[in-house]
Amino acid sequence: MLPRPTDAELELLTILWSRGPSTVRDVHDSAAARKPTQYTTVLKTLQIMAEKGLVVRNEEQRAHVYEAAIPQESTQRQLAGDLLERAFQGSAARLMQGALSARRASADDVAEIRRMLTEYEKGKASK
Amino acid sequence: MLPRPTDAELELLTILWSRGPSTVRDVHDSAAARKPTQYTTVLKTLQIMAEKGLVVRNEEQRAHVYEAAIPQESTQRQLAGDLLERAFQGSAARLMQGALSARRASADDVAEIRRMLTEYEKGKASK
DNA sequence: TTTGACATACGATAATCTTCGTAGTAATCT
DNA sequence: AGATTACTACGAAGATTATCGTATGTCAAA
Repeated sequence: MLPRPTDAELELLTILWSRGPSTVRDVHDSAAARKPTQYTTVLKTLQIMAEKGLVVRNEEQRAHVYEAAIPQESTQRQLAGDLLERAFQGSAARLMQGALSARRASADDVAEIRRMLTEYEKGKASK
Repeated sequence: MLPRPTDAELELLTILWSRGPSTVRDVHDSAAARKPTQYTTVLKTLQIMAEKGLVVRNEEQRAHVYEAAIPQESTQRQLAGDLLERAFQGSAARLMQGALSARRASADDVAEIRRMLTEYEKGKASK
């Protein structure tokens, strides 16, 4: 199993998921827009992530192309499951409660959660 | 604001929340039941947590008594909110989806989540 | 009063995380 | 060609985590 990504790693993974395969330059540009960061910091982090297997590196071009090794949904499942166990003793209801109290959800958001629950009960929750 | 507790810290906080104010010996006994750990490791961790403000220490007795500095719900809100932003871009529905796909929920669990959502919409979601 | 059980304090280590500078190399421009 | 630009590789420093051993103090029982 892949290790749980660290904060910095998750930041870069998010960029890779939204951008698709990207060069270090691409990733850096996106990352720097959110938070001042040196190019080599992003480079080094991506190299470490490649060692861990979190990303896959294509070296065909001079500017290597990095890609997330696993889909966003898988990592989200891992992280949500991990927090669920460690902080909520497995209670999804409590997790939901924590999330909603941390960040106000609109009526639409709540409606979407309800839809999701219905889908889940149908056994077609995987999506 | 208090720092996000680390994995080891959260483990001890969970024990403190369930036990209430406890001595290092108490916490260690509980912790060791889950995972082999030296007494001094628990002691040191609690001391560091006291420095950070995560726990409060009462030194009246020879065996100091530690207590979680903030209620479990607050920390859960912090952790859920943090993950929500970092891994789910604020989408509570996605977080719910991730949690449910990571750990199968029973029909009762889902019903409880629904109840929780209803309470939330009433604006009485705090507790 | 000496010994043993039990406490805290503290230093130290190894691992990991995060960040960045420097070096070296390849491509491109003048 | 020579200078400039753009990459990767790598080392290293500083912070944080997690863990444990040792030193030291206190208290009660033998």
